[in-house]
Amino acid sequence: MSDSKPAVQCGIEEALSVIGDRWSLLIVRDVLRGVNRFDSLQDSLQISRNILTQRLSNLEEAGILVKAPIKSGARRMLYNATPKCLALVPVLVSLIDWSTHWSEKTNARWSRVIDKRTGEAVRVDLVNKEGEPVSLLDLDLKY
Amino acid sequence: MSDSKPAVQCGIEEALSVIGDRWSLLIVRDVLRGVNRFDSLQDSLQISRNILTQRLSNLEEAGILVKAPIKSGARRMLYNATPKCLALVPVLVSLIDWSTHWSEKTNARWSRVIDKRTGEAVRVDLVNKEGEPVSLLDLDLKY
DNA sequence: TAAATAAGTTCCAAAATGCAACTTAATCGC
DNA sequence: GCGATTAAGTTGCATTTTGGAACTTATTTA
Repeated sequence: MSDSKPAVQCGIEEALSVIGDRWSLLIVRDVLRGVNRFDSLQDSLQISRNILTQRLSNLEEAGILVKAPIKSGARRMLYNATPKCLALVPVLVSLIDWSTHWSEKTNARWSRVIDKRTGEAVRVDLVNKEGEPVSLLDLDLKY
Repeated sequence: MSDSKPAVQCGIEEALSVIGDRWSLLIVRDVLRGVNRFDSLQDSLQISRNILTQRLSNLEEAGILVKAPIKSGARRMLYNATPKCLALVPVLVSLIDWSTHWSEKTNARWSRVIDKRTGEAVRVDLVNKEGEPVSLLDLDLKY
């Protein structure tokens, strides 16, 4: 009996093995903004239908989305975000932050994640156990 | 003259168009932990050499890595992180955080990003403009 | 100065992705 | 209630991307 895959070595690899393809995070983004039907996802993303089928079923299997009929017994489906999906928001926000600061294509009309209570954009901060900000220059990657 | 690619609609797409494949973020992780030679990257990642060549040149072109000979005129190369690369740390940390909380495979030996001054693991926080924490439940994705 | 090494490149095989047409059942309009 | 439309896929094939192993070329090292 030989291992089919080498053991995952770190959380980055582990996460990427689930959402590290060209489509999954975009599907997550769309579902979180309420695009939660097969055809509307296809329209929004311009993804090919068979790949969308595959990705949705991967995300469901990973516990990131749940599929349910619009009402019991119906054929129309809704894909909804689980808490595990919502927990990906910091990943999305850190990607948005990075593009905002470092892409020459940055556009003010781009989607942002906002605090409903204030309407203000939310960002991501690196902090220590106590919640105090940590500078990028003080970091080290331990393996 | 027709557009070769549809315009990018959001920072998430923009970021993923640069680092959204199965290898780029792992290369970034490795370079940040000091794995910065062609052969050591190949050993560490078990990536095929031609793909590694491609990815490194994409990352260089994107301003994420810089390639330089070990000493001037030499053939041995070093791939080094730019500030734009270092700015990806919050993305890496948010992925690590997500795996830590939501993967059943979580392993304490997995790599972490630590604060050099204290040796403590660093995490990512969602905050508003004032740096105050914002709950996942108060968020909205605006498009 | 011969042997080993680093950094690729090349060629081919395999896998993933994309496209368009087709299927099937549910739902809508009348 | 019934025919037309729609939603959610599936299927088959073409294209693109990835992977693997051997080869190249210049550079170090012994």
